[in-house]
Amino acid sequence: MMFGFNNISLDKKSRFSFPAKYRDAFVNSNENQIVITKDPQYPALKVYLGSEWDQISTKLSSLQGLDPIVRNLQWTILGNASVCDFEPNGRMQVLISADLKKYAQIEEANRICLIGMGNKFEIWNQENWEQRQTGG
Amino acid sequence: MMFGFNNISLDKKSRFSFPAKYRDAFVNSNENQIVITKDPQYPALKVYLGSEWDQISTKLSSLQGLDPIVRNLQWTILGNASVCDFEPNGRMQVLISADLKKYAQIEEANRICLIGMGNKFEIWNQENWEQRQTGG
DNA sequence: ATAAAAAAGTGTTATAAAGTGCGTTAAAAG
DNA sequence: CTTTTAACGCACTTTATAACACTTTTTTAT
Repeated sequence: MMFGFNNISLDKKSRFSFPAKYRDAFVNSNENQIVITKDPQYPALKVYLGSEWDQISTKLSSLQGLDPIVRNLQWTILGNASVCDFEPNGRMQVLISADLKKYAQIEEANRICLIGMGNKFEIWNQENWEQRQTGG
Repeated sequence: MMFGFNNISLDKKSRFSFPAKYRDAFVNSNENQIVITKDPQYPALKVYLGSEWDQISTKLSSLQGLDPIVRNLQWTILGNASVCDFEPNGRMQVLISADLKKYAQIEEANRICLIGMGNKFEIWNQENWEQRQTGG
């Protein structure tokens, strides 16, 4: 399980590294892929481990796409998912695509907030995160 | 499984290439055909792998054509399907016919949105896609 | 019906942009 | 002080796209 707040930097190519404190968790769960996608509720991103993503995406794909609400969720979550190869024993670096940056309003920023939520992470623009925390 | 948003260009002859990140998925599933057809609900196109298409089209063909709703679906989906040869190890290029372009309102545009939805893709005109995403 | 012209489709190459890998420096932790 | 981690910079590789040349099909005119 991975918890906690981290303020980390993006490099010029929009990559970031997961903090080293999460290494053991990644190694133990034997992950070699990370999936980043849009949060359907907020201007933020969700980061799933590959195995979690397989479950979520399978479930969501199987829902009836004729229902417009379902179709919208599929578009948002599946249609924006970016699958990244990931080396738990290496630098644990991943790239955030231009589209996802835009959605999370971190286009300009070279810093992001990475929030460990147990079995997934969230990525926020710093101001947005602070506003949420102060109930703003 | 193939996910994610891609803004890609059509060349002057209305061809596009699938992004290289999907190559492994195509090679592994051993596909050498792609089928493009109309989305029955929206002004968009659906792109199926050959093997998926075989299943879908078989199922749809077998439905009772006396029901007008079914008949309409058959016309839309089967009657507009464009089967393209496809080389997963090559350029992964396919052509979009004039009819399908018209249906998806991408006649003028030289850019399209290609949305990976797991086992299929959708193709959208950029403005239409953005409107859908923002609930417009 | 035939030849010429136009359009549609296919394949190749060149180049700029995007993405990747890795070494170095700076900062933080033990 | 030593070790670990995070950030940065640079070189290299891959990818996307536009431009071009060629072939096939369709249309037009005689």
